[in-house]
Amino acid sequence: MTDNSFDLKIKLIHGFSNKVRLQILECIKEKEKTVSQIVDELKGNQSNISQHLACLKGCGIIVGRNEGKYCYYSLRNERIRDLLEMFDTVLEDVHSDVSCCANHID
Amino acid sequence: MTDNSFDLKIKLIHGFSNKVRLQILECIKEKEKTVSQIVDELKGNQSNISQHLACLKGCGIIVGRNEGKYCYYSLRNERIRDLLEMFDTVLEDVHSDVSCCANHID
DNA sequence: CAGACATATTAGATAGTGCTAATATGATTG
DNA sequence: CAATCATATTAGCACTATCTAATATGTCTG
Repeated sequence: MTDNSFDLKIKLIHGFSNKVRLQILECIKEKEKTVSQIVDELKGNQSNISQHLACLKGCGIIVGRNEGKYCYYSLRNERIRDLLEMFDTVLEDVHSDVSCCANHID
Repeated sequence: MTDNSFDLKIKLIHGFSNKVRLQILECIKEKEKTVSQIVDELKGNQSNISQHLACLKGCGIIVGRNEGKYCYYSLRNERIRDLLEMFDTVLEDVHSDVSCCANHID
């Protein structure tokens, strides 16, 4: 694996590693939604959600589709959904052991 | 999914979302290694590597096995390996699109 | 048991992330 | 075409993560 694709891998994973982003992904997992639908459902801040959507898009995790003044976001493809489900599977294994690790390092 | 297990999920994913940690995982993917072997192979700082190992352990991604003065680390189980491989698969899809997104948000 | 070796922990500096509030852009509608 | 609505962008602050250097802990070996 080249340095560059290694960095891309980190960027991809980083996309998943934030609560709001993960909530967005859960929110649009089954069907595409507009930004304001997402903002409503998550009871979030429009600016904040919009930034996270830009990040997810930049990371290749989601795609946006413009329709008039609306923008619909959805998972990029089935593999992203698989990955999300894989996280849950792995989590079941790990469950009891993750409880420490208060931040990245400690 | 409960709030708590959602937080655990983020913690788990966070474990993967750092260059050094991902390098450690690649390094021990095939077989367990001691801390000093890892430090040598990655040409890293002992303290730094040790901290990242503690994090990976805390996140349930790896396990440590003490043998005298040595400590051997390895992937926690096969599913972690599967997940690492899944990242590569997804990355192939995404490859060209991840290039923007300089940091999490932008 | 003193010194060497392997690893872990702590502290502090620096860098990177994520939030809110304000503002900009671009499309629609009366 | 002015007002409104949906979304994006920017700026600045607060918080968190990461690094290095120093030090502590625990184990082995002569």
